[in-house]
Amino acid sequence: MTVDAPALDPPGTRPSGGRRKGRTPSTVDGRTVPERLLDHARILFAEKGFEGTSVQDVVAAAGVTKGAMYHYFNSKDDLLYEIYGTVLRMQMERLETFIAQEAPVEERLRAASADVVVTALENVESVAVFFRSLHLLSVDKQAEVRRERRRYHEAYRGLIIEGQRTGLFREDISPDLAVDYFFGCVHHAPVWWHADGPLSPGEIGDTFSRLFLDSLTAR
Amino acid sequence: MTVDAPALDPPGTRPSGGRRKGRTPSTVDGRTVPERLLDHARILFAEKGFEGTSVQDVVAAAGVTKGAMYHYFNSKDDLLYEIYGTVLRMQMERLETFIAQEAPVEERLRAASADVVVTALENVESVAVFFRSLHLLSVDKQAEVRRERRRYHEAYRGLIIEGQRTGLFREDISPDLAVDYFFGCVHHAPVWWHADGPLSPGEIGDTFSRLFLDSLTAR
Amino acid sequence: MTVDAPALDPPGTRPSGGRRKGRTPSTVDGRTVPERLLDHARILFAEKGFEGTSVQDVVAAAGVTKGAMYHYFNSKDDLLYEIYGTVLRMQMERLETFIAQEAPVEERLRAASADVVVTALENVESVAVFFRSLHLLSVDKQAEVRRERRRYHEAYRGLIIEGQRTGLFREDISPDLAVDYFFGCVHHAPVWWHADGPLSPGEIGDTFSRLFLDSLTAR
Amino acid sequence: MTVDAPALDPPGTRPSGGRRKGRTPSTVDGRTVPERLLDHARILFAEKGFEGTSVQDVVAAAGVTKGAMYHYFNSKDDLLYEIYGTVLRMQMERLETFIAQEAPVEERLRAASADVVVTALENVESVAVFFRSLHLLSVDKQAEVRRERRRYHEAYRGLIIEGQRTGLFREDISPDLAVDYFFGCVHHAPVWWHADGPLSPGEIGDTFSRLFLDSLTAR
DNA sequence: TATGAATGAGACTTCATTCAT
DNA sequence: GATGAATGAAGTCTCATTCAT
Repeated sequence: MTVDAPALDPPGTRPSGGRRKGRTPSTVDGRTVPERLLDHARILFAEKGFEGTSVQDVVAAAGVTKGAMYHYFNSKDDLLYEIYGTVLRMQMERLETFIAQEAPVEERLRAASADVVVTALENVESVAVFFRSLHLLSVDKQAEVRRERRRYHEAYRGLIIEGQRTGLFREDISPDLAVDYFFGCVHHAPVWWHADGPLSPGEIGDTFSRLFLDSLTAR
Repeated sequence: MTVDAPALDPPGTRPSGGRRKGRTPSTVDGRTVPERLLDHARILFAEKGFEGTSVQDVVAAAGVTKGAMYHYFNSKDDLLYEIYGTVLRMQMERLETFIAQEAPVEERLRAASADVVVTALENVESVAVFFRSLHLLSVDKQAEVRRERRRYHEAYRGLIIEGQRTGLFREDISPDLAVDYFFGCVHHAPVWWHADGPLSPGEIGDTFSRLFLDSLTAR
Repeated sequence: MTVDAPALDPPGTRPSGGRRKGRTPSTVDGRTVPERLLDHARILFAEKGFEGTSVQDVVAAAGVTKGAMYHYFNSKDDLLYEIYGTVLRMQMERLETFIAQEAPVEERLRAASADVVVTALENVESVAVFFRSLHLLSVDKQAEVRRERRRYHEAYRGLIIEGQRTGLFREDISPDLAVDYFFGCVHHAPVWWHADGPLSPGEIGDTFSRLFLDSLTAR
Repeated sequence: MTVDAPALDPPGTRPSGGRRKGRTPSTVDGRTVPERLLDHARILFAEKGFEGTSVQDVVAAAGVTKGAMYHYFNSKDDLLYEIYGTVLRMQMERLETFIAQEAPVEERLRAASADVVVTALENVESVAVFFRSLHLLSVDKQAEVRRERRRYHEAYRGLIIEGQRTGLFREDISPDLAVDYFFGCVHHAPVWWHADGPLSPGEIGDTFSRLFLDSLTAR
């Protein structure tokens, strides 16, 4: 990954379809060097912040050298970028599954909304890092990440529009604003939620999606 | 603030009930040196992030020297801490006003909710910096800030509990979780909102408070 | 000198006409920190090359810390740039003195030519560094240095043109090419000359200027 | 060149009188891997400097991998060393041809002098790299290169001495110094000359050799 | 009050080279 | 013959903070 990838693709994790030449990549417990680097980077960034974590911290945690890291990633930025990408891709895929289901739009929106809360909390580190540190990325990478997020926003908005067209949801609310309203509680959750607290991701997902759906169907 | 203040009090802005010896603090346009420092720090922190802004950047923008800054503030941290304090105090004061009003709890909560959206957007820089950079403060200062925010949370929660007790609001929702639900959209707004976009703070405040109240009174 | 100076002016050596505030700059044998840095940088760059000399080498030789160096210079580049500037300014001043003298053009050109050889050899380190390392400067600084050198070239060329106009020098040679011909031997001298060799700068200056003048007045 | 060659001999270009086992070296357009590496190294070193060019840059330009480069060359230094060798050998051969001609010494010196200017400009990249980067070579290789250059210097000097002995050239000039005088303009030409400028190598060679010969025959 | 010189630790990154395959 | 993963040392620069004046 010496060249900036256009897509959000974690290096070293691709199927690598083909001949393997040169020294065999080292693995620990079946995890490759770039995988281990991303794992530890995610944890450390969430713990101490992106700026508070040095490259040295990351490579020490992953048990490799700095040189190895720069063999797989162009920069410290790149680690952040890949972490974002992983979450973004996963959430997009899940959303598309919910959208495509056979069910009333109300039910599909409720399920998708609960699910995004759950996955945000199950990846609470990545999401926390995301909103704290996006502004530290290079301009190019910020733009790429925003583009991905925009696509997600629009897919989700489609459900709301569908609900309004079919008369299920109120129409006095801009669909865009409704999306921003709901994703506020999703993206802000990492600020107050703790894994060892009393509430499970599932419970929170239920509550938040219910509150949101009830406000859309009010009146 | 050479001496650690117990409360979040901006130095140089106090009624100045004390030592007034030696030279009068220099002012420009009636603004004192610490005021100018905080102003420019807030703008720069929002623009380039707390870590991306050097002390040199701040003092250059404010037209003073580093020595002057360290005369009024103990550290770069202190600037951030004071910026938080200003917003927190203001929002707390406004919330208390709404709580104390003579009106049905539904109306007081709706007004307070719309208002906090408006003031968050009118101080969009401070709020953005807040959630991006809180983790960069020293542990002590983080604790102090969280304490303040907790007091705010509890005051706001009081309105919800009052509404539930009087039968106005549904009771199947934990008041704490309801607060976190609503403040998600408030605190996340700086991520997507722009001052030169189509929606005014007032419009957004109306929409968000309506959606929230409708979900509380649903069923 | 936090801001790139438009002119080639060694920082910390300016008359500094005015109030002196803050800590007094430290000096050793009456030499300020930036002066010492430039002195040792020049010697080290000539000895080990610009790339072969680390910033650490320079500050250690000058007896200061890296931080101090970056207080006075923006970059390692800047050191090189200032070294060039010192030589360029000195040579330009000397050339202008020779041009302004009351004497036949033949005599003024001979004297100026001998002198530039002598000063090049007396500053053999700076000149050697100049031609080895100019390409390592930032594009902007390269352009500035070239501009200065161009001015020097044109001033010197003026003497040749004057000699051609008055019939003293042959006219079948382009003045520009004659300048490049002569400055070849000047700028190349640092490659082969050694201070402890048999020939003094003065002897070499005499020989080279004589050869050059004889070829201009030939036929 | 896995074994240190005593002479400056480009590897992979030898008549290949030896081991021809295993796979045939891959060629592109009839050029072997080491030839392609040297070609691109020369161009890149001239463009961005020896230090500014990484081994990765060179192998990427040549379309091979780092491993392949280290199969043919011991080090990055080696690339530079071979580039020098090519030019030095060629110029020595040409000089010997001119020396051996049947013609008056004045004519042979003029022809040799014009020719060395032309070949220096036709190999402007190599010559520029030579004088910029010689000091970056290992001490051993520097000594070897200097030895080669010394042989060239002495051969050329022989022509001047011959001219002085036969009474054609003035005798008040040290032959060594005369050589250094003339090779100044030769070696410095890459600093100011551009292939797309108004003057051809031939025109410059004529002018420079004429000026030099005229100064030797003056009086 | 205010200056700005000086510190010193640490950050990110580059790169020639080695080596198992 | 050739690959490319991995190393490890060094390099340039930034920056919050201190302190003599």
